[in-house]
Amino acid sequence: MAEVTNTGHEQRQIRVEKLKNMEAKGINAYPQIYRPTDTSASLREKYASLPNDTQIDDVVKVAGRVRAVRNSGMFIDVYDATGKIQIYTSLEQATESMKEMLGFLDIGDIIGVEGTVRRTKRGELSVASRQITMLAKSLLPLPEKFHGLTDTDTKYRQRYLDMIMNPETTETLIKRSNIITAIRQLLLGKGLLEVETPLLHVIKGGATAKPFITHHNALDMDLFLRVAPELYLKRLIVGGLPGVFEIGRNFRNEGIDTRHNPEFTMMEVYRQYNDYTDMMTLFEQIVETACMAVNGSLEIELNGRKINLKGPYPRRSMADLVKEYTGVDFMSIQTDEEARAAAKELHVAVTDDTDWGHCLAAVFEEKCEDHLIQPVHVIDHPKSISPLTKEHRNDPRLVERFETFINTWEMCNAYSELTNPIDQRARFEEQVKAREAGDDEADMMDEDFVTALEHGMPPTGGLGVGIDRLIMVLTSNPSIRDIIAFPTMRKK
RNA sequence: GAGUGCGUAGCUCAGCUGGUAGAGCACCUGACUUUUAAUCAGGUGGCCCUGGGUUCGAAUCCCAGCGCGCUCACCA
Repeated sequence: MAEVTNTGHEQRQIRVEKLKNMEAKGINAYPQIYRPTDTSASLREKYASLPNDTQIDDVVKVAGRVRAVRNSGMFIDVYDATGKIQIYTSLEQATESMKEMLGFLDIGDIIGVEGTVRRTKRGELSVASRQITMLAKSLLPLPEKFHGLTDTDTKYRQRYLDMIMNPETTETLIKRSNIITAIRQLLLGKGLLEVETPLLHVIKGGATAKPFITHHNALDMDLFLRVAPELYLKRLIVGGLPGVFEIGRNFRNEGIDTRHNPEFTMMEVYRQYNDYTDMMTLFEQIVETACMAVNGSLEIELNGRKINLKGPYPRRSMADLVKEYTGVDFMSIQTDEEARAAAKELHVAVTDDTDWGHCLAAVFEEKCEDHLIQPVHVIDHPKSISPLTKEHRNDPRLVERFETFINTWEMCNAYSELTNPIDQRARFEEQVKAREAGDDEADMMDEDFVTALEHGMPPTGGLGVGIDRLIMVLTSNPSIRDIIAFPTMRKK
């Protein structure tokens, strides 16, 4: 190597040269297979009682990524998914091919090592190498070992680097998977059927949200990426399935912040002959099960605050909470005009056509949500903000709905599902009016769904859980981008 | 979408009221069978995010743009 230069690009060049040299010597730097016999964890377990400065004859094969090289290759730190394995190489005993391989090694390479088990003088369990095999030559330098990778942009765009450098990132992603698995098993154990419904919707429905629009060429038809699976899952209930759930992606064309990603994971459950109170119990079980699966306890700490996830959670009506935090009793307010006046009195912005229900909801959002740290079911929402929910059995202004709040975040949304087709059509018509008045989040008329209801849907309880939010709570991550492996990023 | 902070070596960061850039790690050369962020000596490495402007002179000041963070708005 004549000239030695050292930009990132040139560090790569040096490694490419090594790769060429390896190939010239007939070494495949990207072999088809290598089968380790042990992991870092299995060795630590098996040889826990091996004394210092002792070597035994057991031959093992381990594999992982080179993270540090000390003493010209005498000590190499290799990491696999279970942790560190130190590789010890005695130059006196090393074969020529091993010495040659040491010369090719760089931090970041993935290698396999065959050797005997040894604990060094300093007490580090090691593999005394007999043979080192290149499993994947790394051509690019890793971030600095001590400070790691902190640049958020790089962490999100090159998540694999974040995972290599920051174990807690990997841990969070594993917890995410375990949470979803735990929830799935809980629901399957209750006899619910996991189903899949369309992501491409002809009509936007199931939630008040702005959709992404795409186009099908052969049909020459615009389609919406779903904002919610609700209307299809209910059709399956009409069809006679007693209970279904779906865990999958929803897409909403809205802002991005620490709690919102344009695509996010929603779980929805529908169960016949259930009402919203059954869904409250179900949600408590989901939270408890998921929390135990990853934390082993129901006490968690978030933003320095202790939160107890043990159910049952208190049930507080929206109007009741508004009364508690503002002193205003919306249930005693009869007209829209009075409701608007009450909202304005509380400095909550409303327009001249905001109705009683929207006023109540707006006041709740502004004045109450921030207080809801410990889990609480906020129940009995106003009818006008709930187009898919059955009227409350005791009050026609309300519906049988709840949203559970934890850490001020809305974690779920659940109803006694509206099954009356005449009522449903009227609610859709209200939505259409709102839509024509400029509310592009309002629902569209879904005739096909109304037709399904006209055939008869049994009383049904439904529950939608924001899985990402739940994972944020259960892993104590304040940003949704830290619990989604590949969050949506601007084009660079 | 608005406000605000940030953008300097592969990574983590310094860089004063303007005077053409520095450290640690990584990398290269050498020493050392000794280690745990190994150590020691020597070295390489920069479109200072991009484009304009002010100035004799800009990483630094001004304007615009791009990207990221945070807060707010919309929302789960």
